[in-house]
Amino acid sequence: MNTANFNIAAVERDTGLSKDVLRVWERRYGFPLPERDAFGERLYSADQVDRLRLIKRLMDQGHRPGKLIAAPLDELNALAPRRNRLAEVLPPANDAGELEELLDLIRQHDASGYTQAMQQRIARQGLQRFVQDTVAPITWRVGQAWENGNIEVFEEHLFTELTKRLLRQSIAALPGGKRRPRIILTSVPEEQHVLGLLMVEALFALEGAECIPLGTQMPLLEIARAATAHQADIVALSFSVAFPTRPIPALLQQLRGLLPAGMALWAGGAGIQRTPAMADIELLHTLDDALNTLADWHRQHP
Amino acid sequence: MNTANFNIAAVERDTGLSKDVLRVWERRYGFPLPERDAFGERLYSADQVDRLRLIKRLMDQGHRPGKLIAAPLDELNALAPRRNRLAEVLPPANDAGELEELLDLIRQHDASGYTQAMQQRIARQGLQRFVQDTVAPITWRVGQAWENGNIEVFEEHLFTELTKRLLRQSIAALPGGKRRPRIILTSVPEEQHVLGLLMVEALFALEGAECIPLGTQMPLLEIARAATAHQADIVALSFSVAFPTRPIPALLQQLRGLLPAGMALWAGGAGIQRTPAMADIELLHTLDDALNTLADWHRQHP
DNA sequence: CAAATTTATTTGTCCTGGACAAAAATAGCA
DNA sequence: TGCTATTTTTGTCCAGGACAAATAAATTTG
Repeated sequence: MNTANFNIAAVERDTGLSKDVLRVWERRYGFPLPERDAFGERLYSADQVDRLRLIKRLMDQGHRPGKLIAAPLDELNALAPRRNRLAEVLPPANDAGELEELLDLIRQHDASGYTQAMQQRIARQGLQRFVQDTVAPITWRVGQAWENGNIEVFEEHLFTELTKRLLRQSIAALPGGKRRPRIILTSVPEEQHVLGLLMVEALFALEGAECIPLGTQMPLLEIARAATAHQADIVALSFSVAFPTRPIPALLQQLRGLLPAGMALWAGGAGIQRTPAMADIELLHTLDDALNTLADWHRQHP
Repeated sequence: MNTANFNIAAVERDTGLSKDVLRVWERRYGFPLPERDAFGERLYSADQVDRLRLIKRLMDQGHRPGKLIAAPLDELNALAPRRNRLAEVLPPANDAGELEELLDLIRQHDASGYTQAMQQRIARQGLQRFVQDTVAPITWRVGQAWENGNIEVFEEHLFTELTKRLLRQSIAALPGGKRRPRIILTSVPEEQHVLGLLMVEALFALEGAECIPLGTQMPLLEIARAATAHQADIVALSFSVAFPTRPIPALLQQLRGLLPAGMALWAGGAGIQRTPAMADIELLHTLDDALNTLADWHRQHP
């Protein structure tokens, strides 16, 4: 009784592993070995998809597929999250207990309770510290919970949606109008995470920048066009951890080539941690980096 | 001269045309015929990418690739939009002039001007009429402009992002807390448009419903889990015009099977215009439909 | 002549199996 | 120990064939 059968495109959608990868793994490692339908096309079971998702999650933590696929059930051991580079960079905040309480509200599906508690924190901390000391660490915690498999997908969706609202609301309350520098904020196609963009937008707007938010998933040519049309000083992109590391350098250099020479290109987010430095491209590894780089810009453009 | 060369993965990313499609078009139609790099791999020019995106847009309007690729420059003629069914369903609003002025602000890339003008309209019209008489028709106009090719992609992104902010801001100002009915608002995987969801959320919240926004792209199993965890009365999904018509009925029935019998399933958005009626599934073709169906629910649950 | 059905064409996706560069791990050497 | 060269691993690309689903065209039927 297997009602849940996935074709290769569905598996690509659900796991983020490309069709090419799925086929080459089958050829090399003998896993996954899907059934075939009447036309010889692959049909993956729900179990296989689950296992692939687990493997993908562990790979994102730095493990390598060859080893993972061999391991039969001691993957449960591997589940103990490998010492994460980010964990060293961003130690848990001081008020870990309070953050955990906020997360518990999400786990209890108490949307209004969470929103109220967060609004109190905005009032107490002010927007800048709220972003740096509350939103950033709590987002990091949600990511950890995701890696450890102890948060439901829909809980993570609820967290993201509510937090986005809080940030947008706060940003809307800031003064707008023509200011400097003018910064285009967006992400490349395939990158749909927007929380990081909202965090830097809040910080940049507080520092007097004029932010032009274009949402996520902009084709590179369109980013260049938008930058020219808006006479932007800076184009800032965000890459989440989920974004594949490999294509990022080529992507940035391609966009660099499309932008006018004088226009700055900044890239940030957890996805660029392992991206090498490149000429005329600023990598913002932390929110502090972002603020410092903006301060530098102001120094150089009096 | 032009250093902007795209490999096949970049073109897939930027145009939404899969690698398979790009290769098979080249084989069949002789377009695009990219250069090759030193290793024999395809390198597309920016011109080709632009043309491919134009072709994609015309295809989304119902044209077929075989014809489009043949046409050399009279595609400009094809740009004249094919008679659209929706155009007959939704006539332009009365105050077409004012809406056009708002759109012009977007075309002039005047983000703060647009936001201010829209905020004035909220104050003047109230939220319900703002949603029905401003946001809905202006969104429809943007869709038209998109089909006619007289709005830039990044302008459409700016419009969407700013309008989302306005709606979320207004929703946040409404009273929250436990109310009835409790409605889960989300969309299925592959469906990433959120404006429609925000519009109904605003209308439903005004009518006293408790809306639980889960963002877009929820796997069906997760929607069911969320609905149970939140003890929702209603699950409401949104389908945009861009969503492929064919899989919708199966999708809805699959989800219907996953939800408890007593829980209502509503589907709305421009994407369901041609979806046939099904047992125990409400199709909300217009915003008025949505309000009426909610009123019915209240009548049946005193 | 219109509506329904059948046939033909178009089009996207999947297939196999080979190749190779970039990244990572390991070995070799200063 | 620290740096460089070699080997292994891994993802992506290629060619060209096949076929079902979608669409258009032709045919039959009412």
